[in-house]
Amino acid sequence: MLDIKFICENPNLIKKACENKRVNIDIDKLLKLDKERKNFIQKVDDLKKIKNEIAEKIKIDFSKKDELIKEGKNIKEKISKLEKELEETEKEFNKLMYLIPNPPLLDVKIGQGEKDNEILKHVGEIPKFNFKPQNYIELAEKLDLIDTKRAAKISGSRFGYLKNEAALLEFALIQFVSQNLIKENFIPIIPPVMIKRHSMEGMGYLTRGEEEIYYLPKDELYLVGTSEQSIGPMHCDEIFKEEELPKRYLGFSSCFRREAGSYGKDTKGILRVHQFDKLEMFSFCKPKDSEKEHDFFLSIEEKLVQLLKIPYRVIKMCTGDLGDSAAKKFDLEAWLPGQNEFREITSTSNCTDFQARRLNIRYRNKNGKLNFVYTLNGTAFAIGRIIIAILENYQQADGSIKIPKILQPYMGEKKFIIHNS
RNA sequence: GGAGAGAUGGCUGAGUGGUCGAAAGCGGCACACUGCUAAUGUGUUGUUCUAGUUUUUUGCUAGGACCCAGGGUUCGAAUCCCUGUCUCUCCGCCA
Repeated sequence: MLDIKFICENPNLIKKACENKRVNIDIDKLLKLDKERKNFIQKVDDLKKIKNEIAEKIKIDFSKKDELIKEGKNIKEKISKLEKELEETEKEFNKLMYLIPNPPLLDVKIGQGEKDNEILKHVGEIPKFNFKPQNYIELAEKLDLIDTKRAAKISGSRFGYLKNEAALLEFALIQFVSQNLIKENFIPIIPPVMIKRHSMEGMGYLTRGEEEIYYLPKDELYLVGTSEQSIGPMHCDEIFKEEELPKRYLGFSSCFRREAGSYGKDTKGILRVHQFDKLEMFSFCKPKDSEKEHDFFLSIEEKLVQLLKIPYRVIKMCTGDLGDSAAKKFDLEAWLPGQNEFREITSTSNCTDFQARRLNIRYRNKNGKLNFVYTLNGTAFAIGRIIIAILENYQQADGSIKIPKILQPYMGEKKFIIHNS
């Protein structure tokens, strides 16, 4: 959500921002509704003043009691009538307010979508194989690491069992990431994966794309698509002290996505599944630190992938490819030799005060003034996808897979994943 | 699942129809005092909306709202009634 005062003062800027994000919304209608809304508030407040005065008079002067009660009843009726109109206007106003996306930061390239995203850099040598590299699905099948066939029997399409070393790799990755991030003041956290509507809304996920989210109607709970949705609302209606910021969390959770809009895309394997585990970074910080914090998140994502020695590139998303909440976003794409292409493995967004406004998360600065915090999120590891990248990049000529050196301490005796006959 | 108790400012906690935006204490802030640390004294201390005002901000003035949330009763609600949410205690069930 944005500040209505800011919208009133800069309507053209907002119109442009919506256009750049490819969101169609009638800002003039919003401004008109705002005027109406304020007008009603003024009228209601004036009547309430009279109401209060009458109540005061009755207390003091008993002689005119009957007359005053009559007057009070009259005012009460007028108020309730006006309040109804105010409520209607406000409802419509709020609906529009929630539809306005977070304007992109100024350094974000204006563009339509994927094709306009900027590739910022390539890091790591693309490995040369003296044999034809296999894709992870073939590898995983031969080594008995991923079972999507049985998963289909149990749960349907887009599910998978991680088995054997794949399961151990997940445990190793969790250890590896948490050991690294605790050093950077991240508070490790395992959040609830079922959340209430208010939380989902506050994080900006229900405005569009409700189709993508699992919902349990009997309990009125949503399944998180990322632990961000569960971590952000933790501090809803709270006030941070300035010195508490940045407040960083490292969340680990299963994530659930309906993948409603991706029929036919990546249908095999576990690249795109309804359920996967993810380590997620989240930060509440001061507005002026947010760019720094965002770069910091990106640097962590890079460092983790670098430590695994997986080649990747950094993508800066254009305006058209940003979600509602993000003002700026970077993706990391890992090189997958078996598929001969880069695929997204992490994503980090600066959501400025967009989520904080909806959730009412503020901090008190040294002068005692209250401000909204900025929120940032970033994938540390989407575990399934990292496993895919490891399998493909670390495959050997004999069909075995070497365990990345940095993970070996967390894998027991295992140095290789070897065919399981 | 059954029975009961509760939700008040940054915190503890008083308040059962008008004198309450709310006692008291703690904490915070300011000032004073005292070699230092510390102690003491005095004062001050919530949020938010609307309008006006200031060149803008800080602010100021007037008014509205806020004592878990939403409804209701009443001229008037923190206080009474209803619904919901959450927390706690006891019993039952259970990973």
